[in-house]
Amino acid sequence: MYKLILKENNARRGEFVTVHGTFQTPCFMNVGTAAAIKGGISSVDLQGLKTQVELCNTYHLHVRPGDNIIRQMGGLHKFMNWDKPILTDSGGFQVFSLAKLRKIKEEGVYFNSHVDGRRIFMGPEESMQIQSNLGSTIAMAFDECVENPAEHEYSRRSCERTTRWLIRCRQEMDRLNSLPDTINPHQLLFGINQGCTYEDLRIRHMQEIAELDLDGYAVGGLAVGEPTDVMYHILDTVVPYMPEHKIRYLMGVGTPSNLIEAVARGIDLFDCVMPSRNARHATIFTWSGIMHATNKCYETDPRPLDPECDCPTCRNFSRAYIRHLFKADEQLGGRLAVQHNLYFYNTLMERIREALDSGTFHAFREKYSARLAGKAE
RNA sequence: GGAAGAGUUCCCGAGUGGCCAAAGGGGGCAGACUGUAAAUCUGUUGUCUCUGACUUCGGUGGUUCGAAUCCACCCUCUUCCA
Repeated sequence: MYKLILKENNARRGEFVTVHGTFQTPCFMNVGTAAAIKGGISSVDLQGLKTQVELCNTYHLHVRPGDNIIRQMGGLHKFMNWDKPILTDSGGFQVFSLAKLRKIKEEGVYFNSHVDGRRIFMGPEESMQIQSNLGSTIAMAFDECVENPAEHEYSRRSCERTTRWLIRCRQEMDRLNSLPDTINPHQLLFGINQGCTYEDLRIRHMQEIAELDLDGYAVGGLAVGEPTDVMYHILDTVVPYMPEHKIRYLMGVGTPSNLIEAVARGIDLFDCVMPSRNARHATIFTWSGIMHATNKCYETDPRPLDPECDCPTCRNFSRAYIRHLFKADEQLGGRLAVQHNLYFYNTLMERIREALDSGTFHAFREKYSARLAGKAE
């Protein structure tokens, strides 16, 4: 359940109460697609990184090890030893990202497994059943994430189908939650807004799904190739149609600057692979901007990655050492960098919340929105 | 002492007369990455007064309009025979 605490213009400070605990918003969820944060970060590590919510993926866990296995092991929380909230993505994004391996029909989507090529069918019911077996805190509706650019006509039909799928998702989830042996009978369901970059489709679709009184609402299908200002424009367009007293989730976004700008537009919840993926590729987010840890200028730099950071990595290791680890292909380099980037993102959200609490979010945005997108000193 | 083979741009290695500043790896340098088919991908990597010029393929000399490529001698290394 979402509780709106205060607003500064469109930006919202709130909290979300679940059976796995309460998390403060605005919040960035840390992505562990296959029940693990890539780069070698465990649930124990996350406790020192200010992680509030972990995100896992329905499709990936269905393919391997199999949601039945995870159910047998007592559910995802027990399986990966994480007792705080978990949001599972529905597999809808894989409809987009595995485009060459799938076929979309009214009943659902036929995939060829990216692991062994075997044919997999996933529709709204299957997605809900898998997420129920995983026992996540929050399940996402099974949607079609439309590519950009897409024809208006195709986007309209896709949106209509996504709405029909959402209704099926909700019916199936209600059924699953009422079964006697369900892992998490309080599993929540978020709906997903689509509509490509078309204002009329975005608004109409949002109005339709808002009527279903779901536990939360997400904006999907953004940051898939469109220019950033187009993404912001779509947010400006659709957010006014999102229910005021439901949590608002912008899926798959984004850069530190994107997060600040989206909070300013009324978004509460985020997830993105960027901090972890970029860290593994040696790109580091700092309070003065972005740096590449492998650059020659850090060869003998004794400073921590970010002098303003007190994460486990920055408390203990130098830029010179981390550059060396990357150069030497030591896995520790990626691990330390991921720890830092996740801590940075989680701290960024914390500071956004503090700014909202003290009524200084506007000033915070002015100070950091552009700076965090630039190159580090 | 004799025989055979080899020496290529930072490294490995392809190239046997012009389309070669020289394939392909590696390494170096730089960049990308947005609900993770990503510990991945891209660019670049002789010098310069840079749509051209110059220097480079163990050394020196030669053949040729033209040589990393052919010839002679020299140097170094590897293997085999004594």
